[in-house]
Amino acid sequence: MPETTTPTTRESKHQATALRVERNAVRLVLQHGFDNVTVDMICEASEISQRTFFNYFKTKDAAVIGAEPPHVDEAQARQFISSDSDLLAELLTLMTTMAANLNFDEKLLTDRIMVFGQNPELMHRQMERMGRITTEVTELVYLRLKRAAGATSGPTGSPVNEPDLRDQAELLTHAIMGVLRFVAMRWIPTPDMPPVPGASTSDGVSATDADPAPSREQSLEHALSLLRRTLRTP
Amino acid sequence: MPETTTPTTRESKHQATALRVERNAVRLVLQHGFDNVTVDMICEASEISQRTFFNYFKTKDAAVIGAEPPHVDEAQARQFISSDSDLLAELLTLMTTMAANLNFDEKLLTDRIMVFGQNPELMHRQMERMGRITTEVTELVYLRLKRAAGATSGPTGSPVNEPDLRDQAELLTHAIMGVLRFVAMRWIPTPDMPPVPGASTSDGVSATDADPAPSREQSLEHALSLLRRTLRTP
DNA sequence: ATCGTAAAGTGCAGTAACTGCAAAACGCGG
DNA sequence: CCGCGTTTTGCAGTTACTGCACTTTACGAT
Repeated sequence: MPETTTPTTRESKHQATALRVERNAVRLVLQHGFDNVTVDMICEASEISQRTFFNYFKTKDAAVIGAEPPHVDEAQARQFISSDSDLLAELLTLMTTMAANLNFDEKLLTDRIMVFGQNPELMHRQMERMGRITTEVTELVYLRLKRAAGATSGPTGSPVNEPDLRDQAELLTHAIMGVLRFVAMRWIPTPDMPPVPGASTSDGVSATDADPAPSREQSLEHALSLLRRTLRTP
Repeated sequence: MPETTTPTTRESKHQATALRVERNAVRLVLQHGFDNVTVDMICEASEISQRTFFNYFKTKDAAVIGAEPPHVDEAQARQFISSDSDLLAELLTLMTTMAANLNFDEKLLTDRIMVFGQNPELMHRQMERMGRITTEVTELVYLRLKRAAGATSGPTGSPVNEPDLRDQAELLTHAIMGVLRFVAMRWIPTPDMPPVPGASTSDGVSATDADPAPSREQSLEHALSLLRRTLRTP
């Protein structure tokens, strides 16, 4: 190998390795199924030792669904708080954006979605990871509710029950998490594709360059309209 | 032990053993924490071999959160479909009832709730197990929605979009799962807040014989009123 | 360019969850 | 009491994951 060791800084090298491992993990799982892929296989493909793998990722799952925890964008959060239009819609887009942001690589994102289709338990882990920032999101919702309540009632009088507003925010957040689940399910291509290992079909490279982005946005729009209609007639 | 061989039939013995293991598992986890309890410890306490343990329970988690999957009561389902009052409320009570039904033992139920308080990941597993019957519940909601739609529009004309109704039902189910999460969280005595005011001993052993049942119902009522208020003013 | 140091990578040994297999123990009907 | 099917068990093996000690590497200071 004529190339000397890459002159990259430590951090970028770390990131590169992490990305490489994640890609290999997702690829292998798509090929053979989650249970048939060992950590050692991922390590060999990624040219790192098993011990290093567990330095990068806390669990095998983490490498497949992604290591970085989701986080809320500052600007987006501020805008969300001070907005006054459809709360549910904005909350939902806020969270879907979060999910998409930590999968900046489109190929990796679509592949992960496919993995989720074949391994429902991983989907649940992902949603659980999302749930970890429930408190953050709840805080945002609370701030917005509080602001809105203060704006309508005026500075003078009607006592807005603070704890109730907190509860309301938390309830809303949990409910929207459920809706997010629903939307995420729509992103999965088709659950009736048997993940037969060594299948006769091509190795899955071709299917990814369809247009999934509009499909994702469409399904989100659909869910929103459905949600509005559902809530309008209880 | 000079005990004569238990005159129980095979099945009841099996059930008895399962219950005994579950109780020991929950007790040990409450005492030492989930990660500090090995399967072997549960086995020794329950006087079975490790291999038998895994014949009874698929995983270690299963013994702690309960083996039997939740299922919908026939009569209750029928009543739900043909009812016309508050859909969200009835759906929520339906699911909470399910959760409570598979914990017929009150002590075991409260202990499990405490375990969930100390081990959030187990709570998520439990909710995931709940999610497994999402399709069933969705079907119920769909049937109710369809019936209601048919009743209002009359047999003659307006075309009720079937797939849309299905989507609506699924969306609703997912959302209510989120609300269920919220309610379940309220059941947890959470951060060192004993269920009974005045008992400052807090050794964790005795606090269980308080009256948590009304508390559970109260929190459900609270959540419902919150939900109604939230949805009324979006 | 070289060197010292701290961080990153690695090997190894160990723990614990879980599985398959075959033998042993047991319950149940005859 | 006896055969027979089910349950339980021991045992060996796989795999995820961890702690520890050691080597390698990157990077700043000289």
